[in-house]
Parts: sequence; C-alpha cells; structure tokens
Amino acid sequence: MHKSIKFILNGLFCQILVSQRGFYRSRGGRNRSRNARAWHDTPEMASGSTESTEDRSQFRNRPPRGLRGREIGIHYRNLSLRKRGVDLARSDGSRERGERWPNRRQAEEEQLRKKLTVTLDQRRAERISAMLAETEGQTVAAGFKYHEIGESEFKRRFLQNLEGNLKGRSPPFEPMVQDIELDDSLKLDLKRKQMDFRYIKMKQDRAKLPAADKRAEVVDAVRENQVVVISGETGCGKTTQVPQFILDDAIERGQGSLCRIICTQPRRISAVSIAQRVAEERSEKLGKSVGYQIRLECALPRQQGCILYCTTGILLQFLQSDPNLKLTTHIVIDEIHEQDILSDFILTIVKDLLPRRPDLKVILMSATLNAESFSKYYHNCPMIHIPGFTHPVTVYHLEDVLKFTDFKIEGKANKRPIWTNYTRDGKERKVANMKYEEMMGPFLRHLKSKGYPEHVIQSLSLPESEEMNMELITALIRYICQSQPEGAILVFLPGWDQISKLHKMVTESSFFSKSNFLVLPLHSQMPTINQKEIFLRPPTGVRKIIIATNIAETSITIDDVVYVIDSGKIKMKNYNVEDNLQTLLPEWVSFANAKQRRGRAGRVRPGVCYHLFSQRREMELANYPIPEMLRSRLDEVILQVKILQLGKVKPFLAKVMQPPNPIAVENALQLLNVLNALDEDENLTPLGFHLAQLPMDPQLGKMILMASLFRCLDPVLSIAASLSFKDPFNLPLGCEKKVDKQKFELSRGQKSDHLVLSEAVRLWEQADATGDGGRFCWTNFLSSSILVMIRRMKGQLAEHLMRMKFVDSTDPKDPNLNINSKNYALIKAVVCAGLYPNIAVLTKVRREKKVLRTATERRVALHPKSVNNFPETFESVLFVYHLKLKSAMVYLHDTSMVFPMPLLFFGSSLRQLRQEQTLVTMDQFEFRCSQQTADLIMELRRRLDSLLEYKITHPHTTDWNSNLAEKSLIQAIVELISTEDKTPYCVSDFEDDSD
DNA sequence: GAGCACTGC
Repeated sequence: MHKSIKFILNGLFCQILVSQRGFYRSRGGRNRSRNARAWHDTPEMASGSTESTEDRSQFRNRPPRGLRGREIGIHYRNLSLRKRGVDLARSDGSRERGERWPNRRQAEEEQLRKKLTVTLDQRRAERISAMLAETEGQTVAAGFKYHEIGESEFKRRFLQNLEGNLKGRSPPFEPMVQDIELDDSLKLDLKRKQMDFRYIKMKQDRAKLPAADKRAEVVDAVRENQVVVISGETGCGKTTQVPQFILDDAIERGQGSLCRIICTQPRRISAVSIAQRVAEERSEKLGKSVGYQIRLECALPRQQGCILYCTTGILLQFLQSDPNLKLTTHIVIDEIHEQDILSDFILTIVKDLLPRRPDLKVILMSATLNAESFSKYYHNCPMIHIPGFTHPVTVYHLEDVLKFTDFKIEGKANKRPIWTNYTRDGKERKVANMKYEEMMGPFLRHLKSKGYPEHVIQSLSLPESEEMNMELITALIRYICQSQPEGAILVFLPGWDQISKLHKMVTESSFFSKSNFLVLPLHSQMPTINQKEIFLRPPTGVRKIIIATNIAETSITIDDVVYVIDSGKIKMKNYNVEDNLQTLLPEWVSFANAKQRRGRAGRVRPGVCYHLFSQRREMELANYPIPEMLRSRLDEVILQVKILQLGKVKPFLAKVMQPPNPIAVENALQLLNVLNALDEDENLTPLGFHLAQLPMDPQLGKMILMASLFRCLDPVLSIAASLSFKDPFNLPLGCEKKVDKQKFELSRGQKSDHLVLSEAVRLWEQADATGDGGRFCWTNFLSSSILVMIRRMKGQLAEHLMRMKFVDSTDPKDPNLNINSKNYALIKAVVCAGLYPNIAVLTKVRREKKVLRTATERRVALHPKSVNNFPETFESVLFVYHLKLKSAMVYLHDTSMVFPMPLLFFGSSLRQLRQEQTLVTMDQFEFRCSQQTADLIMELRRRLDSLLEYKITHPHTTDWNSNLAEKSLIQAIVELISTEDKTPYCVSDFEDDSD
C-alpha cells in the first residue's frame, strides 16, 4: 500500500515509465535530500551543530556564515576563550549563541507549521466527493490505461508522437537545386544594375569603405577554406559588404542559384537595419536578394541567390528542422567577440557540424581584439583583418580629469567608526586598502615626475578615488562645457540609481540652465528611450548631455557625440555557482568595454574620452567581459542541447570555447529533473520535449501548458510573455512612488505582481481596441512598445500551443480557453504550478519590512517594486516567485501570495505521512488537515497526475462537453483552489524585533 | 526602498 501510494503520487508530470528503482533514486535520493537539506539544515547549521560549524570556521579562520554585527564579536570572543581553555558555560554565566538559537529556531518552525494548515469545510468536501463519484469508472480518455502499458510500449507511442510533432515544422527554405535559368538572369540583372545610376552612386560610397579593398582576399579565402575569421572594428563595413562579396562572386561565376547566405546578428535592430542598408546598396527593395528574419517579424528574400540577415536565436530555431543546415551554403556569424550565450552555443554546434558538411562555408566576424582566439578554436583557420575607420579620439584618465577640474577627493577612512575595523568587512577593506597602496605607489611617483599637481597625487593615493563620485562627474561636465568646443557629451554610468542622481545634480545646478543644455537620461526602462530627442542635433548654442547605461555602448548609437565620460563601472549579471544564485552587481568594466565606450566619441569628428580610472587601474582591467555562458543559468541551453540531439549535456558543453562550470551544468540538470523535463538519464521527458520547443524558460513554458488545461489562457499568456520578455512598466525619473501606487491599484488586492502584469495587459488591450491605448499607457506608466511586443508574443505562444495540440485556437482570447480567466485564485495557482519550486515563506516582519525564506536562503526580501510591500496582512505565508536576484541584498523581484492548496496539487512529491496523525507532507512543507481532507486531496492529486500524464503524452484538445471525466476533475480542483480559507494573518503575528 | 544589456520558426 505504502509503495503504491508513493508511486502514484510522484511529482507533477512525472515520467511514470521510468523504472521504480530509478524513480526512487532520482526523487528520493538526489533531489529530495538536496531540498530537505536546504530547508531543514540551514537553521541547524547556524544553530544546532555548534561544534562542527565552529570547528570548520576555526579551520578557515572566519566566523560562521549568517552571523551579523555583535554576533561576530561574540563568536571571536568565545573562540579565543576556548583556545585558552575557558569553559564558556561557566566563565561568565552567559549562554553561548549556539545554545540560545535552537529554541528560537524551533519556535519559528513551530509557528510556521501552524500557518501551513489546509482546511476544507464539510459541505464543500461532500460536494467535491459527489462530483468525483459521478464520474467514477470513467477514464480520462478512452482506451488509456496507463499503468498497463509497459515502458517500451510507452516510449514507442511517445516517439511516434514526437516525430509527428516535428513533421509539422516547416524548414526555412526549400531544398536547393541549381537553376540555370536563374543563374543567367541573376548575372544579367547584376550587369544591368551596373548601368543604374543609383547603384553606381551607392557603389562609389561602398568603395570608400575599408572592406572594399579586401574583396578579392575575402572571396578567395572563403572559396579555399571552410572557415575564415574576419576581424575589423565598427565602421569598416564588414557586416554589409562581406555577404555581398560572396553573393556577387557566385552570381558572376554563373552560380548564383547555388548561393544562400545566412548572416546572424546578436540584436534585432541590427538585423533589420543592416538588411535595409544592404538592399539599398543593391538598389533593390527588401525581399529580393536581401531579407531579414527576427522573432515575430520578417521580410524574407527569394529562395536562391540570397542573403538572409537574422538574429542568432532564429538560426538556432532553423537548426531544429534542418540540423545539418543542408539548406544553406554560407553561414556568417557576426559580432562573435561579444560572446553572448547564443553565439557561443552556435559556434560550438557549427564546429561539430563541419565534418558532416564539408561544403558548408563558415565566416566568423569579430572585433580585432580577440579574433585570434576564435581562429584557434577553429583549428587555426585563416584570418583576414579589415582596418576600421574612425576619427581619432584623445584619451584622458582619472589623473588628467583631476588636474583639469582641480577636483580634490576627500578620504572617508578617518570618519569610519573604529569598531568597523574588527568586523569582517572592515578587515577585508583593510586588506583591499593595502593592496591599493601597493598598486598605486610606483604609479604615483611616476605621475609626480611627470609634473602632475600635488592635489592629484593626494587624491589618487586614497582608495576612495576609485568610488563613483557624482560631484567629480558634474565638475568634469562643467569643465567640458566651459572650456571645450561644442559637441554632445555622453556619460556612461552603471545603473538607474546613478543616472537618477547625476540627472538630479545636473538639472538642479544653476550652471546648467535649461536654455543652454539638454540633459537626457538613457536607460532601457526609462520612457525617454523612444524619444527622438536623443538622436536629433540640438539647436546651436544648446549642448546635449546624455546620461546612459551601457545601452549606449552597442544598442543605441548617437552620432553627434564628441565627448565621452566613462565612469569605468558596469553592472553585470553574474551567476554564483556555489549558492546557485544570480547576482547583479557593479564591477570594473573590461578593457574591451572601455575601448568600445571610447569609440563612441569619434563617430562624426575627432573626439575626446575621459575615463574615470587611472592609467594604473586600466592595466588591471580584464581584457574582455566574462562570456555570458559562464555567467548564466543553463537550463534553457540544456533543453536546446537535448532537442537538437547533440548528445550528453556535459561532454557537449565542455566543447564550448570557454566551457561553463560543471557545477552550473549540474544545478541546471537538477532543476530540469525537478521540473520533470529530463529524466535521470538526461533524456527529454514528454513534458521536456514540449518545453524545449517553447521560446521561454521551462518554468514559464510549464505555466502556459497548465493554463491551457485549466482554461485560463489569456491572463497566463500575458504573465508568461512579460516575465520572459520585459516588464512593461516604465521607470520614469522622479515618479517612482506614483508608479508603485498605480501598480497597487492594478493588483486589486490580490497580493500578486503577476496579476498586476495580466491586468495591465488586459486593460491595455481593451483600451487599445478603442484607440485609447496611448492614454492608458501614459496614466499607468506603461511602455506601449513593450505591450505591443507582449501581445504579439501571446499570439505566437498560442500558435505554439495549437501546433502542440494543447489548444484548438490560435486566439489567446478564445472563450473556450478562458472559461476560468476571471478566477484570480486559479490564475495564481497556475502561476504557482509553473514557477514551482520557486517558493518562499514569509517568516517575519521587521519594521514593516517583510523577511522571507527560500529553499536555499535564510533571508530574502521583497523587491521594493513589488506590490506585496503594501499589504499589512496576508492570508497565507507562501509566496511563489520567478526572479530571485542578489543586488544590494537578495531580492524576490516578483511574487504572488499562494495558499497551501495549489502547492499540494502542483508541487512535487506529495505524500501522506503518519496517517494516524493525518498529516500531508510535500517536500519540506508539512500541511495539517483532517483525514477526510487528506484523502480527498490525495485522490484528486492522483487523478490530476494521470490526466496530466496522458495530456502530455497524447496531446489533444478536448471538448469539455463530451469529456465529463476531465471536466469534472478540473472543475473539482478549480473549486478547491479557488475557495480558500481567507482568515488573514496579521503582520503583528510575525513582529519580531530581536536579532 | 530600488530596476546592466540582449534574445526565441
């Protein structure tokens, strides 16, 4: 009995046909023990096992993790007392920290347990039992008796479906056959063009590009080698010219019909604008020999004798239906020096592909700086360098800026309270300061000999000279405005905060009058991004000052910039492998970033760049940023590896030019296993197969599959699309509070950031239908361009669901798919079903700040933008989140309060423990409920799991009127989920001012 | 009490 319950109740979407033994190993062994450790042992580590913790820390000579302030002092005192053989318990009568904590932890656990109670009143329980009894004996689908099918039979059936599904995918092109007629007409067309006035004019301009001189060299190299690396700086014309050289050469040789070039770009805008530019150069319209394709938008070229500019992601999608790229003759991968996940991934795939496609030509295009490493990676393939053309840029460093502005940096070291010297931070700072002195000593002597003024030497001797200093930046801007010829100024800052601060300082200063200065912030989330002002030349006498993030480094180009101020800092998303935690922290820029920023000054005429770091610091900068693959979670990449059938994940990812940390791979594999996307042998499960095809992370994919089943598609598509794309809310300067309030209004008291998203999208769609979308965006601080994208993404996702046979309409708003779309509790439950295991528990409220706990962190906070900062009472302590990111502290960026019931249905490993005590446990949580409730939930869960199993392995849409079993099961669960105990917990229940 | 930048048939 026990065994069968465990088997039946394994996780959501479980892959039943995995052998029982294997299943146990996976769930009960690796994953559960990992989770259990995470939840239960964390407090213990900090409290119970005092001895081992302290022993270990003695070894490392650092205090145990989690100690703060005074606790660290006590720790060191106890350590030294113990070293001297003093018995702590008797020395002063005070208790050790380790003794005090277990009681508190226990109390905390107990308090929490009380709050995880599932109640179900008698009447409702009876009603649901009756609903189920009515359909007793019916199966979810005729002929499907899942337990009777053996493993191999199941796999056979599923694989049939898999092939069937893949067949529905259309390849990007038709197979290629030489078309002699076309060859001739292309040749003739090219000859005719050479008489065309527009073409000749364009040709003259093209001839001025540095790339023009290299045409013969490029064409020969490509003809003679399978892989060629072309290096060159921006402005050399390689992106627009190289594909044309290849195509024109083929046409001239009378083989135009045998040439199909795909050129990938990392950004959507560049794919489109480059294609437009190239079409213009060929005096054609888009769609003849040149076209583009990006997500949700394309202007395809003709089938043969053509160049297609597309984003890297599109090429990756092509690979799914055309794994050997049989339909392409040339692959040009541009901007590979940026080393984003997708381009590194494609480079690895293409390298594997070369022996299978000896006729495929690969052209890799990179900035000069690290072109060599790519050539090396491709077995020392030949390199061609194209010199760039930009106007000269004069470069200054911090020492020069201090000299020009006469600015003096003040030290703060002496003002710091003395006790900080004894904290861990203080000690680290001391070491850092010593290192700084060591580094700067010789350099400062060098500066002195060069005649730099004393105040510069003084300032630079302080480590504080390397901190962000807005006063210094303001002084520098002022210096430029007073003493330098006209021209726009571009300031690079790490983030929103600094932009906001500098913007305030500059606009409030009387020096920068509105009539003489145009100060514009530039940040992806500020509404200014769509304003034309940034690109327009200001009237004479007005100086344009743009305060930007690294968005102005590559994505947005402002031509009239003459002066660049580089703060030298950049915010980078990073991934801490040990803690399985994503971070977003400011860092020094890499040398490549600094060079790129510098280049932004010389686009129209000679420019000047001021780096706010010393020449000495510049020597310490890393050459390049760390490749994105080493800074990211890998779950989506791994699903791609699997769906493209590239073999085992670890050996494949080890082939990447700079391979990711194996622990990062392991973390992602474990998550995919918990989500039931991969089995323990790394095979795609039926669910994994569907998730890998959806253009979003697996958790969001799971969310929309559940939404189609529970018939609340439209709102959940809105949520999934915004979470996977961008937050549609703007962050205008100075309106922060108003935005928060507006969002809270939209939340309708539902305590969910996710419902804010679906409401915002829904109301905008409504307003937009009557032509009122613009005004709606304005009053609600929304970005209409992001909303437009979200709406189109929803349509695309619905198409995916249709192709996967989960829905029978491509309209997200189809009434049949939205029967439950007004049921907020259900929507939150479906969000929970997708985002699981991202669960946090509210543990206490301190000074109106909510403190939560996750599986791996003892303390996390709600991000201040969350609507859940407002309410004072919560009816449940459980929260589900999508993004957890460490910046100033570990923040949950988006949360929804959920009740225990959805977790019981959509979490993993529901088990009934100690039946006599009627406890239902799932993972780390224990939920108390009556025997009757427990039985009912267990029965429903069992039926839900087998319905899901069936749905996933046999995708089909159901007409609810003809399938009562499915309808009544879903409705029973909907009823349970949407009628929860609404007794609110007061914030005061969690008040706790100790610690 | 705070939000680098990209991308997906």
